[in-house]
Amino acid sequence: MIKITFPDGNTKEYAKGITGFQIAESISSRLAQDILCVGLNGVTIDADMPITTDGTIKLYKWEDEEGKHAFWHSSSHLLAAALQELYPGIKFGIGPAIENGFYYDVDFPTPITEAELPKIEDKMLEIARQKIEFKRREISKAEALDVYNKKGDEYKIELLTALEDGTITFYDSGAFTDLCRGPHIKSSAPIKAVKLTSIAGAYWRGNENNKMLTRIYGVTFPKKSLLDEYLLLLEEAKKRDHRKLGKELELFCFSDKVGQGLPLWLPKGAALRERLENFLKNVQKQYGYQQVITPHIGMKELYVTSGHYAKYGKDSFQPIHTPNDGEEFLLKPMNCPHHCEIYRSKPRSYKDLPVRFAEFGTVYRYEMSGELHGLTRVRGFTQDDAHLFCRPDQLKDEFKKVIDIVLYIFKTLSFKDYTAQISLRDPENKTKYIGSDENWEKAQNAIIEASAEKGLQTVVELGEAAFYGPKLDFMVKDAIGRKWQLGTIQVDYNLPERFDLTYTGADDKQYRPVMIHRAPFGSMERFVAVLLEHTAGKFPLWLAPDQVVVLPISEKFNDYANEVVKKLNLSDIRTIIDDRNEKVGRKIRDNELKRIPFLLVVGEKEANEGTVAVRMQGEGDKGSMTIAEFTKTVTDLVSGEIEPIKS
RNA sequence: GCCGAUGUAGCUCAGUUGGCCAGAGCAGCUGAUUUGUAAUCAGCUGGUCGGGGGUUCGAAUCCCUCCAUCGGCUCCA
Repeated sequence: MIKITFPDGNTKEYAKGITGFQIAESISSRLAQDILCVGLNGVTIDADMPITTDGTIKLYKWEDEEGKHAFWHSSSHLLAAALQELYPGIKFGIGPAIENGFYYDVDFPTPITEAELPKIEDKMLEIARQKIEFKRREISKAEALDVYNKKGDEYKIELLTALEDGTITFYDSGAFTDLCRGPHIKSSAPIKAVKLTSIAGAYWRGNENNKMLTRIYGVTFPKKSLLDEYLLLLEEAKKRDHRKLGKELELFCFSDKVGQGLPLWLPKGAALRERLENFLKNVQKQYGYQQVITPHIGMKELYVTSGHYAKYGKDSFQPIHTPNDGEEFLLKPMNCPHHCEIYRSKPRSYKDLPVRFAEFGTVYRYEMSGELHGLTRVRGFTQDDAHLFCRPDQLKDEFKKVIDIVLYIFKTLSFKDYTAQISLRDPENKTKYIGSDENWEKAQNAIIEASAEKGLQTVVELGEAAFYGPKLDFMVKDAIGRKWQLGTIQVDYNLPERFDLTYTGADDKQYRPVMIHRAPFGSMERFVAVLLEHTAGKFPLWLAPDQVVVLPISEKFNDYANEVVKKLNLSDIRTIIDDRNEKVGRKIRDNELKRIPFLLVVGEKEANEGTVAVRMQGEGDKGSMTIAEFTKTVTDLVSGEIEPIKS
C-alpha cells in the first residue's frame, strides 16, 4: 500500500501501482472524466501512470495550467499525426505546448500554404474522434536511434543524440509515434475544437544558420464554445493594437520616405510624450538626478573605447560620412559613453558621489527589417536614460532607489501585471561578455540582494545579461500577449574601467566608481505603445491629449462655448471645441470615439446659467455644473492621479 | 536578414476565369438644416490600383524584380 496526500491535507491509502486516474475515479466518476494529468510530488505525470511511492497528489483539469499544457502538448501530437497522414514523407522537428496553444515544426519537401490549414484541422478532428490513446513506452536510446535511422528523420536523431544515455520515452498515438518526455492526456477524446492559427518559418533549434522549418501554430479546446470565446478575445485584442489606435488617435505615423522604423510623432502624440517626460523629470529631480544633453553622434573611437563597437559589430552602427576621410562618426546607439565622458569632465571626490546624469537620449540602431514592429521595435528611439556613478558601498542603496522609481511609475500608470526578470550572464559562454569574473559576481549579487530586499517577485534568466553587466528588467505584455521589456536597471563595473573613471577617496587615493544604467520607461516609443494597448487609448486624465471638448448644441451657442473653452484652458485644462454644424448626437459619438474624457454639452440653458452639462467618457450624462465646479472637479481628479513620492 | 501572407482614394474595404472612362461607405469641400446626449439631408472633389520592368490587341487582375506592411523565427529598449 502507498499513502497519497491530497492538496487539502487529507491522506488516503491505495494499492501500489494505482494511477492518478483511478484515484480520481475513487472520488467521483465525474472528476475522473475531467482529469487531464496529475502532479505527483511536484512533478507532472500522465494520469494513467502507475504510482508506486507515497506522495502528494494534485489532479489537474482544464482549468489548471498543467492540465492545459498536457492538453495542448497532446494536441501537437495530434497535429503531427494529421500531417503524417496528409503529407507522407515529411520530417518532424519539435512540437511543444506554448502559452496559448501549441505548435509543431515540420520539414515539408514542398511548402504548404495557409489555405491547407482547414483541411488539416478537419483531419485532426477526425483522428480526435477516434479517441486514440496516448501511450507511454520506454525504450533504450539505441533502439530509439534505430527507429529514426530507419525513417531517416535527421531532426529526431539530432535530438536523441543530445539526450543522455538511458531510458528514452516514446508516446504512441494511433499511427503516430513521437520521441517525447510527456506528460500527455489519456486519449484524444476531449479534444473537441481545433484552430490552426498561423503558419510561419522557424529556424531549426532557433539558430539562424540552420534550415528553416515550417511552424504550424494551433490551439485546441475541450468545448467548441471555448474556441469561439478565444477567437472573440483575439478580435477584441486587435482593437487595442497600438498601431491601430496610434493612427486613429493621431499620435504617431510612419512614412516610407522618412524610412522604416523611424516614427513621426504627431502633435497629440508629442504632447503626450512630453507629459510623460516631464512627469519622470520631476520624479528624478526629487531623487537627485541632473539633466544633461549630449549630441546624437559620436566619434567611432568612443564606441571602440566602450567596447560596444567590438561587441555589436559595425553592421549595427550607422555611420555618418564627413568630407574629411580621417573622421568617422557614428549615430549613437546608446548614451552611456557620452555620459561617461561627462563624468570625466572634472575630478570627482568620494563626497560627490553618487552623481546621476539623466537624459532623454535619442539613439539609433540598425534593427533587421523583419524585427520592426509599430512603436515597440524601431530604429530610432528615445531612452529615458540615466547613468548613476557611485561608490561600491553605495551600489545596493542606489539600485534600490531605482527600483522605487520604476515601481512608482508602474503604480501611477496602473501597470499591475508585470514580470521582474533578473538577467544574469550565461555561465557556459563567458566570452559573450566583458569584464572580470570577480566584478560580474559583485554586480550579480548586488542585483539579487537589492531585489530581494525590495521584496520583488523575480524570475532569473541566465544568458540574458547585457555584455557589460547583469540587469533587472521589467516586462509587460501587450494586447495580444507578446512580452515587451520596458524598464531596465543594469549594474556595470566595466565601462568605468574602460573609460578610466575615478574618484578620490578619503585617503586621497584614486578609486573606481560603479555605474548603474537605468531606464524606467525603457524607451518613450515602446512605453507609449504598451500604455496605449494597456489603456485601449483611454489615457488617465493627466495624460489625455485633449481632456475636455465643448459641444455647442447649435451655432447659436458657439460664443458661449468658446468662452467656456477659454476659461478652462486658463485653468490648464486642455479643452477644445467641436463647433461643426452637426447635431449633438453626432458630436457626442465622434468625440466619444476619440476617447476624450469629458464632453461638455452647452445650449440655451447653460448659456443663461453659466453652467455646462457634463458627460464622462463611457459613463454618459453626469448632470450640469457651474464652470467653477467643473474646473475644480477636473483639477482634483488630475492631482489625485499622481501620488506624491514618499520621501 | 530568413519563412509565409498582404499592398486598390486620407481611413475601412468591393472589384468574378485579364475586356467599356476603377467602385462603395466614412473623412474632406459646398449648400440646406440650427439641432439637447453615440451617425440630419443633398451635391461635389479625390486613385499612374505600392514602385519599376515584362507577357498580351488589352493588365488592378498573369510573370519577374524592388519597396513597404502583417504573422512568426532570429535579435533587442
